[in-house]
Amino acid sequence: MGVSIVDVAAQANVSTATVSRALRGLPRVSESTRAKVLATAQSLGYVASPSASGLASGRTRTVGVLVPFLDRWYFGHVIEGMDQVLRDNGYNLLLFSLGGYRHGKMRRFTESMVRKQIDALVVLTLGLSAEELRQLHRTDIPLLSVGGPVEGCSGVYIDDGAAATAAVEHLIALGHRRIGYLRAGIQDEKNFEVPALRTIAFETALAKAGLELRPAWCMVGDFTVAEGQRAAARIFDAPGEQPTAIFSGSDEMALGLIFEAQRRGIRIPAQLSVVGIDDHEFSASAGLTTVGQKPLEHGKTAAGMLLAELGGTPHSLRETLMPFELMVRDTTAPPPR
Amino acid sequence: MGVSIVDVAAQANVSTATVSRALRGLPRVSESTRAKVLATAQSLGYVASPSASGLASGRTRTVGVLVPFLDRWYFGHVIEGMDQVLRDNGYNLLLFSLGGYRHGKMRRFTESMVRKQIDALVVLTLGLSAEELRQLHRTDIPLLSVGGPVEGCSGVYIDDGAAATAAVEHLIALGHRRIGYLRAGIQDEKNFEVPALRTIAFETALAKAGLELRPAWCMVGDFTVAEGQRAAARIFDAPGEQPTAIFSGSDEMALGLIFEAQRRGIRIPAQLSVVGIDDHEFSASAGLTTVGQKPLEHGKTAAGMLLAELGGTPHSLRETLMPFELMVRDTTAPPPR
DNA sequence: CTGTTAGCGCTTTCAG
DNA sequence: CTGAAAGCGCTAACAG
Repeated sequence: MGVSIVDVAAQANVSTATVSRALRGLPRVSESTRAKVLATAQSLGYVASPSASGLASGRTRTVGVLVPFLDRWYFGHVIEGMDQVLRDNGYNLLLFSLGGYRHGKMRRFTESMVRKQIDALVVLTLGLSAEELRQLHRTDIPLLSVGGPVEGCSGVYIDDGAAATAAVEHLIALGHRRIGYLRAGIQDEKNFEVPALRTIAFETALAKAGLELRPAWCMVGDFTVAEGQRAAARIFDAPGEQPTAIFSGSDEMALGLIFEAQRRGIRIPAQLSVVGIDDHEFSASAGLTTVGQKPLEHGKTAAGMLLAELGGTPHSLRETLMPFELMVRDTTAPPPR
Repeated sequence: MGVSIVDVAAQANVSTATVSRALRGLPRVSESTRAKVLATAQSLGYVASPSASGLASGRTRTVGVLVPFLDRWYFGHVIEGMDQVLRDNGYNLLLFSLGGYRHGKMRRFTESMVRKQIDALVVLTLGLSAEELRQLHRTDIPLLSVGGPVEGCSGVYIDDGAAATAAVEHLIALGHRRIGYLRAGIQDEKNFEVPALRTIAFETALAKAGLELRPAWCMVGDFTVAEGQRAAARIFDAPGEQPTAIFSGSDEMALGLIFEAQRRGIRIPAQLSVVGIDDHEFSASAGLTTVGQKPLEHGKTAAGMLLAELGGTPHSLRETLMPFELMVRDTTAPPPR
């Protein structure tokens, strides 16, 4: 049933080695031979068996993507971007989803899941334990993080500190002095730095402006709308003075906050300003002021670096800071007098 | 560097054939031998090479998932569910993203992308052309659709007609007689039936209640928030009488509509009721009344059937209707008098 | 520029 | 229950 390389070779009156070279675009094949091989391969509908070439060459032309879960705006876009450039270059994308660290028990990611299956691994915005990192490094395939820094490997992401600073300074410039914070934290991943970076930036910006950081205005959520809503409720329910503005560590939480504010009749931005980070696909429609990033580009950039590295250009993997941009929309305004 | 099956065989004083059998749990291996093999494999950190076993057996233990794009709530959850059960059974998930048909030019999905790489293919909510279907069937690997029916292959999805009917009848039961419709359509995919099924159900339910279908209240969008918002704006801007309720073919569009209504000061549900389909993760927080479905379960179910089929139980792939449920929340109420 | 020849690491008859 | 041996389909030296 399957037409193999020998069929093509026979049909084209050349050796299998020549067919292999011709089809892979290697040098040392005359143009006429190459054309002939290409034509007969085409006419026979020949496609090389990935298993066979993988076994023979030791390369699988597949990159693995390790992701905590898929139902998150950022992840979907990064993967989409990676898949686009990977596939355009004849590479496959093998997905490893951990099924969520939110459930507390992160499925064990073992070196064996990866072994001999992929030529490179991308770790999506996710902290790995020291032990896991050690294992991964031991496989000695290129390793790259996307979405945040991971110690011991290069990464593609925005400067989270600077982005958070931009958000908070926008609020301060507007005249806000009572600023709250929805912190996007993830319990199980102590290692993962993005939340911490944003938090530090928030605190620094506040301190620089001589503003007070009130614990009652700072709540932690897990990046999701539902958690944003819950965290917002806790702030709104707190006795005493309310903040006039809230910075949310993710747009999804900011949206949850907005929903909760609406439910309570709190008017945004008249009574309360909100700024997020991400530019989630819902944000423009919701009119949410945010610091936007472009995960699709993160994915493309990461894939490009990986391809270069695998293509034989060493040291193609480098720390890469992607751009971000403050997008002022309708949820921020000067504080009420 | 790599420890291979011969190392294990040597170490355990058995043949490679026995190692292979023992490790794969095949019968005809004594328990003592199996234990010994398992132990030495473990101690050597042996993992079989997928390329080699794929080449030798003709099976890759990988299932492909063809998806139009990833940044959609439904897709992410389905994939997550599939990946969970697939991986628990030693299967891998290879992702093929078409990069979106919304851009008009769907990247050509050729049989060659699939060939010899996967043991089965899942097509996610996506219409394929007759030609593409023919090609896929020719590869003779099991084919399964998820999210909607695809002619010529079994599928896992909800009864879209019944779900839409439930939504509309809820509106009618509330007393609404002027009902609008945000149609979730996809231009490039004439073949894909889900939008049509929902539309027919909408029209039928209206007719059954003796209600008028006004073109000015029916707008088409592409499933996204942004489009929902645009479509809603078109309805709101239309001269003449406004609907008192709107049924949206997807929660994402319903949310867009809600954002637009808010922007214009239209009060929901006092002035306008809204009901969607999906139970998107944002819907509960937004208080959106909707007909919920559980894509994670769709994915698990699909993967289970595939595994059974690949495991040697023929005819495991069958048309499977998944449950849905009307979830009444805060966006529906009787029409204003 | 092209052909020969070994494998790559496993699975799978077929014997025993 | 276990072993020997023949490939699976391709790539990668090495010749020529």
